[in-house]
Amino acid sequence: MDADKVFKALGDPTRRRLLDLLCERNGQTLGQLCEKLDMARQSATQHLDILEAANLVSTVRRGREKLHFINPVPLHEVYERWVRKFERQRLSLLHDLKKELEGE
Amino acid sequence: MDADKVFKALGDPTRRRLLDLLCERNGQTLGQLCEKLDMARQSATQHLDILEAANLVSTVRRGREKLHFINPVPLHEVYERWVRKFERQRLSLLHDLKKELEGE
DNA sequence: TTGACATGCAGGTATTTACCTGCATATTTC
DNA sequence: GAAATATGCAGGTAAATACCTGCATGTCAA
Repeated sequence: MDADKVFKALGDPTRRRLLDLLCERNGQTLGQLCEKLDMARQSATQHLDILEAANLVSTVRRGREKLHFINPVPLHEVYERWVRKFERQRLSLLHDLKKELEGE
Repeated sequence: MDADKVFKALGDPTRRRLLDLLCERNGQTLGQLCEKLDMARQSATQHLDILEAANLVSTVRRGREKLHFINPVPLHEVYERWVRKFERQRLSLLHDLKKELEGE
């Protein structure tokens, strides 16, 4: 996993929206996704390219259409590497913070 | 939680490094963190400001020093909102993708 | 095979971002 | 109180980003 690509891909509201749209209905075409985005088709394409480069979306060509599918694997890896690590220490980290805010 | 600030904060390798450093030892000063970063102190400050604006880091002033603490709450919320959602459907999403890649 | 439709590709621009340098302020120590 | 230390603040720049318009290509259907 390229953590940087994944996080940068997630760091834009349009791209998070696209993932949500695909979560509602997987396998949508570029045109279908564009209808819901309020920007030029070419701009949406660029966002989808970034999601694809981060491996968060995979595409399949069907005739003149391009179907888009979520790939949940990178998000799972983000969870394993980033969230669980802090989750394990969550209470002790909060404890550190609280103690210091209380002034020792 | 401001998802946009959190994801944008995480979308930079230096800032992820800072979180890892604080995970190793919570409550470090700006100077201590800078020693490990290979960039000007002022640049590191900007990164820490972004982490603080995203509420991923909280700071406490102690004399002329500034101590930095991880706040694990936003990461937990990211997990709840973003990772679990896709995790719940993980197998079925992978199924969609696999079927389409196989050509039907 | 021609017209409609879905997508690809090539720039162009304004904004944001990630760095820097230089100087100012606040705190501790001698 | 003067020097050393820790951090704050104010620009300045080069690169990345998120949009756009215009045109080209590929596919389906009448």
